[in-house]
Amino acid sequence: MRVETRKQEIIRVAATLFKDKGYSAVTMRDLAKAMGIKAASLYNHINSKQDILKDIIISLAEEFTAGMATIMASQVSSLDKLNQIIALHVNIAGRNTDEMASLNNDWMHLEEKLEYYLQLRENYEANFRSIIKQGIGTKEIIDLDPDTILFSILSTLRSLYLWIPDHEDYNPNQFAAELAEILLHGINK
Amino acid sequence: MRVETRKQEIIRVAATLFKDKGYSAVTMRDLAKAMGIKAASLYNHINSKQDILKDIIISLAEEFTAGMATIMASQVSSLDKLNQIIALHVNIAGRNTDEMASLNNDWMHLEEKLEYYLQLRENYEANFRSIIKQGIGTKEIIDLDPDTILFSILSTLRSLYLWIPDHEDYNPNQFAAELAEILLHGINK
DNA sequence: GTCTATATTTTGATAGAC
DNA sequence: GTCTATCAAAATATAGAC
Repeated sequence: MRVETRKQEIIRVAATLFKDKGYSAVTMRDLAKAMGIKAASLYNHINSKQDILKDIIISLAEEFTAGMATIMASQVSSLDKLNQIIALHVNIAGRNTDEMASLNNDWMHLEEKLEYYLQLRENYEANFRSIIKQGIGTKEIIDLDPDTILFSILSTLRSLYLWIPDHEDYNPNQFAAELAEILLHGINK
Repeated sequence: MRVETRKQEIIRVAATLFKDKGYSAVTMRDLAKAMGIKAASLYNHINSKQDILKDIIISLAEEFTAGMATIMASQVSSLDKLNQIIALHVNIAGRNTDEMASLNNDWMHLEEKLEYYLQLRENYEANFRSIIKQGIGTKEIIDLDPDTILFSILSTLRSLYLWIPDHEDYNPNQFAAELAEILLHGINK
């Protein structure tokens, strides 16, 4: 069975603090206090504050990249691909609400891994955009600016980490379906 | 004609820095360098770093509150009220792209004015939610969870400050109309 | 209105004992 | 694995000269 190492515990607790105040406003002493130890003791498990941020963000970004690769390879309609993307975000955000805050709000504080992160994000958005364009081509999607459509959907998906913790009783599959209904078919009756 | 005071200039420049790195990661020395003066000189115009953040956020939050009050008072359908809300966000975000970043990402660093800000936000969302519920009641809006609908639309509107600077050639009215099409009527053809 | 100089706190991180 | 003690740098802010 999976046992959480001390390092993993530190990263998990750090993510909860980063979510509330952001990376820059959380001190190593804050993190130590939340762990019930002294700040110096943290360094027996992690190399630096920066390394914690890197672990949180890069692992999540790579999970999104892997999920998108699977979706791109699937032989389904553009609309079904968008449904899969929505489910991907609901799934990952549901399992990593705290970490998603860092991915969304603190990526600019990455140092060595900043370029790599930006590459992953650019690639992800390019794939997303190509699906929308294909959908417009096949007349599955209305012929509006693909960037505006991408922006609108992605903005909502990126905010999922804020919605999910306030609705612990939600069913991920049902929620993803409801969200797809709103995002793809609109709210006007 | 309107002349910008030194204090207003400092707040404006601070907002551009806050947008890129967040309130906590911007130092008074960063701000001074961007202004072309020494950090100590800033204090001849402003009381504290915190006061700058307060000025940025509270004035914006009050502008949204005032806009919502006008919309609530108008005698139009729920769908038209939603259209007005979308236009309100496009309008304010278009004129305050940098400041919107602080409103969205740094409100938790407010000190004395935090409670007041939270009140304004809670009130704004309550009004927004009541419009959605009314629209569901009059069958203008599909009968899905009002909170999910609110979350979806508001997430996109809150991200407008990121979209607008990359599309300087956009026409606010046309963009608001296109956004309303996507948000209210969906993208599925 | 801006400067130099400085006070005071806080920060990330290391050394070495236990 | 955690502690105490400590360092060096960086932070917000003030005092007083010009």
